[in-house]
Amino acid sequence: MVSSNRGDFGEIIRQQRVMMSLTLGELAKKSLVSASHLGRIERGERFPSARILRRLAKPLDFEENELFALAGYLSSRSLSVAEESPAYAGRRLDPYVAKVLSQEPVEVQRAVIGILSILKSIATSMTKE
Amino acid sequence: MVSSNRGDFGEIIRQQRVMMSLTLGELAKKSLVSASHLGRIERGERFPSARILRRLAKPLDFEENELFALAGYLSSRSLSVAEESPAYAGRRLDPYVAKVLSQEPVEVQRAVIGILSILKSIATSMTKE
DNA sequence: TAGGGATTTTGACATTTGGCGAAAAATATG
DNA sequence: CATATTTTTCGCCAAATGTCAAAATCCCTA
Repeated sequence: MVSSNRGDFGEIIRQQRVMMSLTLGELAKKSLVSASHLGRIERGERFPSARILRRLAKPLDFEENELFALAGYLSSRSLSVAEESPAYAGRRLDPYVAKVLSQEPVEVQRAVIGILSILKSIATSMTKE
Repeated sequence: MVSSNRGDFGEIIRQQRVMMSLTLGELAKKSLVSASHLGRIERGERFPSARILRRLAKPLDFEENELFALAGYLSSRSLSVAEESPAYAGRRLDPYVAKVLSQEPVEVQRAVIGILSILKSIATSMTKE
């Protein structure tokens, strides 16, 4: 899992921006990166240079090296979050997912799991018919 | 782009290469970066992208982080990788939640985060009224 | 449903990056 | 010295980045 897919990276950025309830324009202002460029990055048409990446870290509440690792610029070995997520049953928890969830109170985290189980049962019953 | 560090950076690279007694050609081979490009980087005519920088780290016996910091891509604060505390905004990821989620494929994990952000925006709009 | 502001996307363009091959400069070797 | 051989620098080109302005979309409310 050296370099995550570049398309995925844009998705992560967009999700994080939405999570912080920022518009492209607002993020542009905070990060000093043009909104149009940000938009292209989010939908995977452009890939941010290290310079741009660094400007994005703070407004999006990422550690710099975290963001660099997500972008595939740094090997995730140098990322603290990666170590922190243990591998259960052969699978592993995505570092970004871990980060986002851990920002929520535990009740919310549990609720998310509840919703997931509901969705799974819905999906199961749908494929049966 | 007259960042005085940039010229210095090339010097550092050159010094390190000489230190390892490598020619441009040899370093090019080891790093998979063309010798001409390396030459320009060393004398400050070009500035290496993160991709190139990463290829240079190992042959020149630098830590990736270190090299990125030298290039000004990472603030030197990020160099101290001693931060093994996850502690995102003072919160932790519930172990049970981590366990359940990590049993799902990453796409599903990401989707869960997406749903969470939707719910948060719903909650926000509800409290507004 | 039309108008108007905010937000996002697209088009056009300048700048930078990086590779290839040849010229130039060093460095050996006879 | 003369000349191979290696090493560095230069010229040129293709691809990627990033910005500004205009166009398209979305979201309201009258």
